[in-house]
Amino acid sequence: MKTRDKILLSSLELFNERGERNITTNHIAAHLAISPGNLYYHFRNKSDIIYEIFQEYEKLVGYYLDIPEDRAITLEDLTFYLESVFDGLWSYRFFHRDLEYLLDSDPRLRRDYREFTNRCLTAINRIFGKLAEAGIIEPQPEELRSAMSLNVWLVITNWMAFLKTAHASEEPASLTLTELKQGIYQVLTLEIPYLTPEYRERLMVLREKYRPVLPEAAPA
Amino acid sequence: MKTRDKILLSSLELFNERGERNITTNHIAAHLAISPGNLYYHFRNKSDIIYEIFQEYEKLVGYYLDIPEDRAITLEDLTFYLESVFDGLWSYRFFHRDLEYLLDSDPRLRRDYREFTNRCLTAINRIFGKLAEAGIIEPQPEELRSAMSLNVWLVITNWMAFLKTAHASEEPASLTLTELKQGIYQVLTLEIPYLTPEYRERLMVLREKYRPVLPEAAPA
DNA sequence: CTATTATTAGAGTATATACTCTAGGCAGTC
DNA sequence: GACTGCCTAGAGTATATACTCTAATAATAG
Repeated sequence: MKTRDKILLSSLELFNERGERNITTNHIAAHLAISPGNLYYHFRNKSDIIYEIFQEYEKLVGYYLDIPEDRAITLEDLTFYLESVFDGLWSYRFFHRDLEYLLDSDPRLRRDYREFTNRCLTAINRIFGKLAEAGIIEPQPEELRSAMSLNVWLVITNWMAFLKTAHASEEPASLTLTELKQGIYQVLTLEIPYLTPEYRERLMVLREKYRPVLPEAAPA
Repeated sequence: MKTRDKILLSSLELFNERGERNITTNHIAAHLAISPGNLYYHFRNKSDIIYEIFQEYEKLVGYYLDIPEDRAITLEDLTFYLESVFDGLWSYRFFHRDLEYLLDSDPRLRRDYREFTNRCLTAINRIFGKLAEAGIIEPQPEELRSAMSLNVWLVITNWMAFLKTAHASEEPASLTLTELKQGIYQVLTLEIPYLTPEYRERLMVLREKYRPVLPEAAPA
């Protein structure tokens, strides 16, 4: 593997584990047992590394959220979308953690992230539209659908942070993918009241799979 | 005003404006035209300043979310709760921005914040309960109510961050209290499907007051 | 083989950051 | 006037951080 790619990979790994703020370029170099000079041969600065990682993230999510035009949506599709989005969130979880600082430090990133958000919101909106077409949820006026999409986005992007704060220990290992996926439970909760009678039961069963094990979402 | 209080006040102001990460203890001292030594006479370290600011925040929200036991809840109460919570969010907005880092740096804060979250979730849950008692929303099973409360919390605590990222410019001045309050629109969106026929219209009117002016919540 | 280019090491640097230390001022009190 | 307790100034420090510079080594092309 090329040094350049190793830098990106290690950076992502370290950022995810300990937070971008706690990882310096020297840490990354040390972790790879290369010199700082070498790292700076491949990247002009830390921002560039982050920007490129973001582009990977963007591409990944863009790939997941490619909604088919030609056919109706199924419950399996919905599951796939949700699972994929949370997988992506997990793989690049450092990003949302320090989002505001990162956007303040890099205008390119700010611009791209805004567009990314808009694309995601549009995708969620379209999913709602197709769910209605497929008779899974009742159709809703556009205004409500937009507001609902935004709420879905807010819940998804904040779920990770919530889990981290709800946890007693600060060890990153204590966060599991299973817990993360309970965010799906929360997203499906948003949709419950809009389900059609025909699909209500099936979706409730699906939702139940992601139900938190603990009595309360925030363990005592 | 005592130097100690001035330090807390200026810190909050600077943190809110430019982010905790970008403000050093030297900045705070310089802003107050006092010496670093003086600052460190009053506070052992930066964490202690932040911890005390958090305690103020906690107290403020605790005061807002004191749900009356003895009487039924009204729409005016609901408006008050929502307005207050978003006011609080605005006044201490630096806090959620760097939340994870702050919790990682200070075990006291982590512990207190967890309890704070739980108290807030409980309060939201009780508000839902009393809204049902008052005949404003339909009563729901406890399990659903908890999940809904958590979604409300996720939307509220993420609204600020969303606005910041949706904005094109990085000037903090570009964020207005009005925009912030549009978070209320989003929260009320969550409640729409549960409204009773008697109250539906009134709540829709209330919600309309907070409707974003722009066509899309994320301006293009 | 030689010239060129790509890659790497590693020491070094300017700046920042959180925090310390010492000395002293000021207000009250006997 | 001297003692005491609170407060303040300001220089200073150890460490970290992002990044640079030079020189050497590997890879490749002619």
